[in-house]
Amino acid sequence: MRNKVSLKDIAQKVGVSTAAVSYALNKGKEGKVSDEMAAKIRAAAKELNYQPNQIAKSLKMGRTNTLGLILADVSNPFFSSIARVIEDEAKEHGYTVIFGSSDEKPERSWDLINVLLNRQVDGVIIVPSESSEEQILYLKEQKVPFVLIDRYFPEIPSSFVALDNHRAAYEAVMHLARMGRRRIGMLAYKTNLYHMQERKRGYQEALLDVGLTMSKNWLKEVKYGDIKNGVKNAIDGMLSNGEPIDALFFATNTLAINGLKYIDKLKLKVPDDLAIVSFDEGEAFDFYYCPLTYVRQPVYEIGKGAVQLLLDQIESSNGRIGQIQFDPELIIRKSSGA
Amino acid sequence: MRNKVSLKDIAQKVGVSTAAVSYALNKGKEGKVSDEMAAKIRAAAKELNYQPNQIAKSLKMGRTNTLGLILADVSNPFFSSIARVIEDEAKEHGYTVIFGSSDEKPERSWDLINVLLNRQVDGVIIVPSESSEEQILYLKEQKVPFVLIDRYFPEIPSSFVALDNHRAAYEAVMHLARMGRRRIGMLAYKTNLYHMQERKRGYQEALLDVGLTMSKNWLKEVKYGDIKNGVKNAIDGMLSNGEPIDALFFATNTLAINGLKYIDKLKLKVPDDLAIVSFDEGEAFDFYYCPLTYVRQPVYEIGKGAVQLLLDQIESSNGRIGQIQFDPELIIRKSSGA
DNA sequence: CTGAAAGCGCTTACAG
DNA sequence: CTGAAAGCGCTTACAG
Repeated sequence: MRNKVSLKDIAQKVGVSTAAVSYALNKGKEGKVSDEMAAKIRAAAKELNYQPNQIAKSLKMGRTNTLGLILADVSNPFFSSIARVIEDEAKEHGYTVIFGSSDEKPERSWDLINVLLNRQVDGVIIVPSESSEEQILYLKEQKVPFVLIDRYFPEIPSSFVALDNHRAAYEAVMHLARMGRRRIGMLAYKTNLYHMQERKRGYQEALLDVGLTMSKNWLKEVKYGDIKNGVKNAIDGMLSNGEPIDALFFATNTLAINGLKYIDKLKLKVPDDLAIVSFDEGEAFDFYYCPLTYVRQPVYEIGKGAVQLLLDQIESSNGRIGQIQFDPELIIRKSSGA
Repeated sequence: MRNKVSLKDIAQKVGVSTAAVSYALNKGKEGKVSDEMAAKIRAAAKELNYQPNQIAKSLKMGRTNTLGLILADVSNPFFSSIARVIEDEAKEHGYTVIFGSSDEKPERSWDLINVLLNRQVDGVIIVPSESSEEQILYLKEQKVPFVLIDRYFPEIPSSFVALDNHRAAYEAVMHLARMGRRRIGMLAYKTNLYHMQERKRGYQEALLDVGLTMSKNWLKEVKYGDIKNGVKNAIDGMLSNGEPIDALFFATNTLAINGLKYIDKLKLKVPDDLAIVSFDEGEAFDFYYCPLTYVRQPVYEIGKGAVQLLLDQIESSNGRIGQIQFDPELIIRKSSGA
């Protein structure tokens, strides 16, 4: 099959040792072999179309120049955009990326971690799923370089790059209050993950600061596994009873898409009947009749930051922790009633 | 760092050779070691939390259980959906996937191919970019198992899984004609890639069969690198002159998104002023005021088929070529004037 | 400046 | 049933 030509073949052809060939072909070992011999070797290598076997190199060197990437789901546009940035940034530094989707399931992410470590990735970038704390602790214990993105566990010191989610939600809700809304709802995921807790906290704090008392059914949570139905029931709940919401903050891209579809079905008009603020942009919103106000996340900076933090750890190998938290940016358009 | 424990450690602990450990830990070598010794070894392996080094295994075995995946762009929803299917299907068979985006640039895809081959992937799935024929020929020459998806080169016999693009376009245009449209335009990419040629051919053939003579500026092509402007100019061209189009067929997801935005800006009403048929579904269309008629591609089947064809080649290693062509499905909704 | 040798962590004929 | 040995394709002290 392929890759028939190895160092040995070149060595034989030129009549030197494989060591000499290795020296001649690798940068930084100039002194080890005479210039003319090096030229001869390089010529032979080119002639034979020599391609180094990275697997052998990796085994010897103890590093693979490979990064692992564990996302919640590659097919989600938010994550695939980040994946693209990470890919480009990694390539820039001579790294390749192996990816996998956890589907928000801790078992799957355990699986992926094991696969990636067995493949000796030099480090890993993870969007951690709920209840994956032990996995993160394991990585620390094993001294595997890693950085968390989008979410992290505040009680576990580690590198991460994330948004200031509390502030994001706080500002979103404050903005709605400033627009005159008094019954502001929030639709979130049912999860203990910190980013979601922070978004909920930001929502509640904003209501408090603005002197609004939250009704029990203004804040609803839906399960990741049952989005469509969950969203429908949640919104029904927010609209029933004595205090139907007049504004709704979506904690997530996907929640917004599903929620808006249902709101349209109910024939509610945005922003007149219901003011809206969403999380993240997305092609999906481009055709919505009312331009959406949303919390912008700096996807490019997140991906780039994650790779840099990771390479830093890998190359310094001193376990240095780096944490990047971005400020949210509220993009104000018509849907919030401005 | 990590992975401190190797076969040797277990061998020492139990007091046997590494060979015995290898036999005990690998399936299918039952006879090689006594049951009680095997049990002892497995217990020790568990106790030491032994994780096999796949790199070493790969070097020895000549296979890595890794698949390479070259997409045009992971952040494009069509491709990221396929990536997800491929990931899942590969995992199902014990394979891991390394991916990269070519950005439709042959240099980038050459790069990726070299990186992937140096990493000894067992095979590769490629969305080939324009002018990448020599790359495909190289893969054949090197006997690297590969399968092309979405596009292929008809003059180069190879495995692929794709849509019957001619038929897809033909049916889309026929449908528009049947809806009474007489001046049907098509917006395509400017590329020699076969899938696009076929879509154009299908368009032209349908017009012919239905007795419509195509005006020069009904079929427009835009460059991948200049989509936004290109789309604008193309549509302007189709609408000017004596014979403005009354229907438009978009050859691609992305073209449709950009085109529809511009059409909205022009205040043209779909389908009254302009009937529309697009390619592929996508969240982006969910909020469009007029439900779109589109050509559906079986993303799941494409991804799954590609992996199966590839594993078939890898495992049989007889260079068997497999070609899968799916029939398009036209999903008819309001935008085509039905 | 040059090469012989050891070794990265595995697997697998081969001989007992 | 068991183990010593070779080897996958590299790199790098080490001795000349």
